[in-house]
Amino acid sequence: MRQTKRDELVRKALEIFYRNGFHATGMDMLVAETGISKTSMYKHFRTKEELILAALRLRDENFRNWLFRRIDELAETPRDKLLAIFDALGEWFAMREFRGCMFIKASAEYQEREHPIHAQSAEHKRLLFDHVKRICAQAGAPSPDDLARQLLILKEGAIVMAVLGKASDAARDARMAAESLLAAAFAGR
Amino acid sequence: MRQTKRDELVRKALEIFYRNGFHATGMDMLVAETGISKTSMYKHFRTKEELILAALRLRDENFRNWLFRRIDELAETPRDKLLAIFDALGEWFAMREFRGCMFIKASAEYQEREHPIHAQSAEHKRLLFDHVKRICAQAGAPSPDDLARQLLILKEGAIVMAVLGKASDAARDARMAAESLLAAAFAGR
DNA sequence: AAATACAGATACCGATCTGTACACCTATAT
DNA sequence: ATATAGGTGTACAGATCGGTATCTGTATTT
Repeated sequence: MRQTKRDELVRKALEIFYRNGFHATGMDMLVAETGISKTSMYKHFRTKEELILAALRLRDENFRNWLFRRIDELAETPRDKLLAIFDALGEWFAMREFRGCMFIKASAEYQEREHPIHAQSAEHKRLLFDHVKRICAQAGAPSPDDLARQLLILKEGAIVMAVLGKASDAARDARMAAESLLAAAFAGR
Repeated sequence: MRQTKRDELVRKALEIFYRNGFHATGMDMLVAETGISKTSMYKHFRTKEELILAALRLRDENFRNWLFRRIDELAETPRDKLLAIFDALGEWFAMREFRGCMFIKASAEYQEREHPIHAQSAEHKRLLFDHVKRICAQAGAPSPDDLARQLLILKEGAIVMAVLGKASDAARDARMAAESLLAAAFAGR
């Protein structure tokens, strides 16, 4: 397989960047931890930035697939799926390797909105929004747009508080808040 | 005044770290942008980390003072103050120099919970929580603890979405969500 | 006027940063 | 058998990293 080595590199780079940060991770550390030679790395990616972008693309795929598969497993109706978002988050927060949202961290290290890494992080959030909005619409929300944006705010806030507060609280609190938001959005239905 | 030079250093370092990130900002850049010699810097702070911690302490003071003064100006009753949090955030998001939450970014670059910079960022959130919880109690919330945690989640989420989405939406959406949370918390009063 | 203390400038330390050059290995395809 | 492609290892370039040493100037104290 021609893509195998490259995929392995991206997979491992993703894990190391996630654990260790972007600026704090040098190419030499990637060499040491992946066993892949620097020559090969620079054959696949012309710069460190391109490697980071590839890692973020993989992360975006993995995370969205996982989250939406998980909420489909956890809930039947669209409305329950919206709440299940926060049950899934709770499972994530409890994982040993949980370190917060990779895209929040990426945008924190690459702050200019025009920077490709920042832009790709914003795109990840947009894709999440699109999917959640679709579920809101399926649930019959009067304003799927508004509800989805509010739920996403809860999701991002829960992640931040899981990192900087108690992770177990964050998911439970966000779920309680989400229940209130749904109750308000569907008031009188 | 003996503290003047040191204070000026911390003030300017804060601004540069906020704009440019922590790892991405070298001491040489601080020398170039502040006009203060490296010798002086290392006379006041033994390491870069100590300088960062001093900058974060200043930021913590400034931000909390600003936020709580602003919501006192914007609202009269405790319950209205809770909503005014998000009006104040909206003003912040609209500022030209807005770049997200410095403590979220700090914890993104220094991920270990035991790291002093991470710990200090967590402490900032705890201090915010204490104050918001007090207002919740003054407002007569049945569970000030839960409500405060939910509102803080909204606050952090709004900041993230202000950075990675549309800043104007984020404050408005979070305020709408906060209204729903308050309605639920004070249901039947 | 002499002594002390502090700030600035500059050059430097060893380490590390991203990225490149070059020689060599090995499997497959022709 | 030999060309080709993808891989390794190593050494290195040039810049920058955090931090220090040294020297000069200057203000205050005695």
